[in-house]
Amino acid sequence: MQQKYNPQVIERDAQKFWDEAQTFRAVETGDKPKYYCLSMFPYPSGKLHMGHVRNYTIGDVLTRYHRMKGYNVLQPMGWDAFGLPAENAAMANGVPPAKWTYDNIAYMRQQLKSLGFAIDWSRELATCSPDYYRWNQWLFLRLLEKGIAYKKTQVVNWDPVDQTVLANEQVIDGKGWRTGASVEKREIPGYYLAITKYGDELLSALDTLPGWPERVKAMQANWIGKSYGVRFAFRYNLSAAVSGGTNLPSPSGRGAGGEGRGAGKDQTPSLIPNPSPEGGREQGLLWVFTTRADTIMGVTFVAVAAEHPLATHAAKNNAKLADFIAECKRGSVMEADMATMEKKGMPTGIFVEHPLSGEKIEVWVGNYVLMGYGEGAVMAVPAHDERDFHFAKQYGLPIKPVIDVSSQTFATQAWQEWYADKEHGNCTNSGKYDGLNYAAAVDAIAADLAAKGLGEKQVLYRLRDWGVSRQRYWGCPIPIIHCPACGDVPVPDKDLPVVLPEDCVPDGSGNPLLKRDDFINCACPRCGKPAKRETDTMDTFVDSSWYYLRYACADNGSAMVDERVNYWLPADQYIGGIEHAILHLLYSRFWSKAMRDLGLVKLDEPFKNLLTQGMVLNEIYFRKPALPSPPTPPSLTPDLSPGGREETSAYLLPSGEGSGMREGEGGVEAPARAGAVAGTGRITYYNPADIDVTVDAQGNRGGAVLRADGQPVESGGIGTMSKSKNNGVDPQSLIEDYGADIARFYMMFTAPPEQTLEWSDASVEGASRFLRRVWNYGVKISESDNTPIAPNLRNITRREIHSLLKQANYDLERHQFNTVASATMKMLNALERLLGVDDAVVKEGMSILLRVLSPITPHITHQLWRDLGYGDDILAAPWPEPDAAALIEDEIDLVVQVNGKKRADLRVPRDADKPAIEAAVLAHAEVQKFIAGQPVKKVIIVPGRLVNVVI
RNA sequence: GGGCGAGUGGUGGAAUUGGUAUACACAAGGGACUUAAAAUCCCUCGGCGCAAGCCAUGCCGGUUCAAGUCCGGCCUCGCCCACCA
Repeated sequence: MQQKYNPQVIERDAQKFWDEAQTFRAVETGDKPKYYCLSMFPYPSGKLHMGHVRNYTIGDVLTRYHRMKGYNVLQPMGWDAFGLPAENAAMANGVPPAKWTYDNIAYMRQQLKSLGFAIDWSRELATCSPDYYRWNQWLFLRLLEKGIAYKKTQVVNWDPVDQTVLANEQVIDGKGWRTGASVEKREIPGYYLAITKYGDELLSALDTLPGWPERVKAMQANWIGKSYGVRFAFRYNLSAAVSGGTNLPSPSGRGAGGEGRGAGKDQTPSLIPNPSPEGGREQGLLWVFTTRADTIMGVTFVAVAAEHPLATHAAKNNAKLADFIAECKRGSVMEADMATMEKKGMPTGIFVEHPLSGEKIEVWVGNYVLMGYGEGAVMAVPAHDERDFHFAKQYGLPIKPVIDVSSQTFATQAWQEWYADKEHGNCTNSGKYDGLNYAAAVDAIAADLAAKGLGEKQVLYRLRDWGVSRQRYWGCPIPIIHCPACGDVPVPDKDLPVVLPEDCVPDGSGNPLLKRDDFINCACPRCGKPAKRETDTMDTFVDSSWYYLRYACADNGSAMVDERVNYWLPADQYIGGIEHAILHLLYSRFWSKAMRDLGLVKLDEPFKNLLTQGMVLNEIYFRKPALPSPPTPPSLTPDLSPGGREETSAYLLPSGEGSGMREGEGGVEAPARAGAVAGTGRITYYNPADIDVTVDAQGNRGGAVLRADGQPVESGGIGTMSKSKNNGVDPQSLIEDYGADIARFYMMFTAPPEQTLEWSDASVEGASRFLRRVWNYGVKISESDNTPIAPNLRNITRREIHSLLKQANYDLERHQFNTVASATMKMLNALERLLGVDDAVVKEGMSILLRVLSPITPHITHQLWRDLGYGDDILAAPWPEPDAAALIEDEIDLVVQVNGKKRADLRVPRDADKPAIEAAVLAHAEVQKFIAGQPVKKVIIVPGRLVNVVI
């Protein structure tokens, strides 16, 4: 065998071996249990980043481990290949997105292969391939037939930079999730998927996912936002207050087709007709939703959103109110300070009638009422709702307490926490409801409202339907044809796929498909007359909502899915970034449930276990501008804090995690994020590789200087690797300099998978040193060494190896790979303590070490396994299990404590009984010294572990 | 404002889930080999103390023979959600 560890040669040979033997080809046969190991597929941005390496190494460790444990394993790979970065690249370079994307895929595929992942490449897919997206289109048509997909015109979130519609989930703090640009409201027709119909199941089924992190489940539950309450109405009669009866439209939140807002209402079909446009001319019903129906007798006013029809109506004859409404609408995109924003409002002059007391109640426009949730109107109970309280104080509106919490006295001076407590109060001042607790009051009040036809209990969801139309070119065409005579006509199945022209070059002026007459012009499938094709494409989250199913049957040209899907799914392990906790994972869960209900798959949940890996971080170094810049003097801080807004937008950062379900940065600079540019304009960031840091004798870090000029730079702490901070490390150079095994070992050893991983060149050297030691030890064994080993040392070493193995197996099961790696280091330490190597214990120990190490560093272990004569293929070897007999010791060490402090060790026979141990402990000189004549109260013996003497 | 998570040496991180705190590494210091360097190997390495010993897992209490781990109350940091009625 080779004297020197040469990763490049070893890795090339091992990969060739696996390739030729088609080792990782997965088949659906045999009686082994299946194990489907899935990693979030990457966006082909140009080249791999460290987050990819980490993500896929975790997956590969699990894949190889389970394979050796005797599972029938599938680990596939594909490309999330539609999306905006390709269009941006096209604009920058004049290359069609298709060519850019396919080139990137080719390069990144080669990178993945050089890392030696045990991937079944025969199942590779790319979402931009017609073979793939035809099934997007096919399923879209099925969903259309079922009413799960539908078209409507709605006010949508419009990203002015990307020139496209965003789903609510894609708007973060009023800004586009990718561009950071302030989102505008626009009224645009588009297609929606009724994910709200699944709101209840998506929520309750979270309980069937014990293998998911609690954090992710909490985020999803929070997002679905189920709340129980009562929907009820206040009657009004406008003719009394307003002259000249006006046409009052119904609140736009209700109507045909399960629209976004409050769409979870589908769960509890309303018995009460909505206010119809016809009925709402002069007399009407003002609907509200409340979770605190028990406080209904404390209503002193009603607040409606600025966009509410009643507000619009009232503003017609009230210029000041109209101004106020306009102001609210302008300010509505403001973000975090919304919660703390001053409560503002104006009276409308409209009065409504309390449904139970008959009181006249004034309607106000309130800037704290959201049109997008519930009814866009709320009953205001200042005594028991904090916002209503502040609002009432501000405008001198009455505050009427109707909940009595014994031992507390209500006072209107300042808000108290207990005013909103529904657990400990009973109704008071509420007529017939006095004395009832929360649940009883809600029941009684809901019943009374229902009897009057003015209300009922309702379950409300925060979740909205998913708008999937995008005014983009590089995506899956929506299979609809617009016919002047027949309207919107679905493309017949036989004409699928609607193929996207691949030679367009976007120029930034809208969707280039609009200029492609050859694409647009077609015949109506229904009447045959000339018609126009839909040019909107699907949200790329559609592509990624089912790719994990297609891996099971990627070669099926005649159906979207087949029986093999039921064999492999659900995925036994899904691995990816936490940034997809809500969007991608919720959409995927919805999608598989929808496909289940179409009879296509037998699947309730697609991902049995979920592992969210941590981000890869690195130091940040920068220099401020020489002179303070007038416009943004102190604005450095937000940009530099690692936890600042910029840093947290994982979507943009290449180190973010494996799957760029949507990555802004990649081979091409994304459109500038407003925030990033404003703060960083004059700051120069330096790559940590070009920085020297001084370290004092205690190992404390000192100042940092730029190596090129020797001048100091400032430290910006630690943050995710990103282009904007210039602190990325290119995996390609890591692989070229050190090899795949060292890169993989470093990734696994440095931090547990779910935690962040701080980059350190020195630690990479450490990983390299260890693998060299493994190799050198292999060389030593192969050369044989007849130095005898003392028999007692052999037993100790063997016991040590097997107990390390036991721990490593435990840690593998709980996915704590850093301690698995350290166990292999300890094994080598133990073996190296033996002088000779020509020994059965060494041979056995090395075979265990190599097998435990092989999922992490498959190449070096493959080669050593063969060179040392263990066999042809380490992957075919069984996973090692600890030998129980080797773990047994004749004598064991007990820790001896006095009053809980360790004072001595005591060696006793393994089977010593308690009285014997106690006697031996009490006789021990150290123990005697601490007892010092005091009476012994108690002796606690933990078998095999420790003895505590209490005095 | 709500939810979740974290805080252990100079650093990354261990701790068999209530039982020897700081495993395994990195960095640092010392030494061996070498003409020298690299590589490799050996030693030291939480703090105070000459020592016996004492003090240390963000802070303050509690439960327990025994607490990094459990309970209560704070502090700090991170992430997610947020005028959600």
